[in-house]
Amino acid sequence: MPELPEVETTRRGIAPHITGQQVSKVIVRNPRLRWRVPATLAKQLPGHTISSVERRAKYLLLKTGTGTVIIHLGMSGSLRITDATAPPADYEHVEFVFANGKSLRLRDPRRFGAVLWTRTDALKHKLLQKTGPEPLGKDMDAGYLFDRSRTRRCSVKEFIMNSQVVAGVGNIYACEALFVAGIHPRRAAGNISLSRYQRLAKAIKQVLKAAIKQGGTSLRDFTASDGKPGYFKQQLKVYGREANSCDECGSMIKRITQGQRSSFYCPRCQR
DNA sequence: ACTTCGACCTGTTGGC
DNA sequence: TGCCAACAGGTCGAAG
Repeated sequence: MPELPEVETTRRGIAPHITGQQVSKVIVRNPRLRWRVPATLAKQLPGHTISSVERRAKYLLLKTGTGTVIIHLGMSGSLRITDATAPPADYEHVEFVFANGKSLRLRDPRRFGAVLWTRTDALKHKLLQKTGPEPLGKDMDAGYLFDRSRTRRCSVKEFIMNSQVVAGVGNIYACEALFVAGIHPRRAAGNISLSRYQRLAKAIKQVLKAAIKQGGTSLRDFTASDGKPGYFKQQLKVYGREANSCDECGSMIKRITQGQRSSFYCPRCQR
């Protein structure tokens, strides 16, 4: 479920509910996420107020005066706001109870997600300090991708999915952006021209922005517990469309494996 | 510095 | 209907 647009949608969904709210309690029902949820979180966070909800890559940052909660949704994580009195649903491993009687709950069946706690600058945290620029930021442009790719022998798809190169480009949007840019996912990153990276940088931004815009729609009933990316799906040109025909040229969409992930592309439109 | 690959989990889907 | 294998929106970190 969570690609960057959904993490951003989640951020926008929860921010108004928890910003300025004081945490009264942290309940960790199962600390065994990707990394064990630190015991210091439940000890140190209560009594403090959320000053802002930010995002870096696919990590959400809940900032307070004394430290920052770092949350990652992994493959199956989602956050929702509930009444604190509501009985916990399955897989709701971590809950932040607020003084106003509401709760923020992380549900994550696969437990690839993470909840961490740092008392220093979150951006200097081990997980974030080497992270590449935000894909929607000004510094992520053709020149940047071109320069960073010169020494690389990996495919362009693996290149743009590398979080040290660009933050938060997931499998769906990597496939979609390459389609929009007309670049074959197997092309070697280091051999791609500046002008093609121009198209790719634009495509990444365009595709992510469009998806975030759609996410904004599902935002309305966010607290309902909300579900799947219903609308994105209709707009996907290649992802998950193996053996369907390409909207642009009618060729058969292909699927290959790269870096243990599925890639989808149109063999005619993408070279 | 870069690439490859295993690891972490559980739910869903599709074929037989 | 049941069973089993394949697969899923992520990405770190070790090893080569």
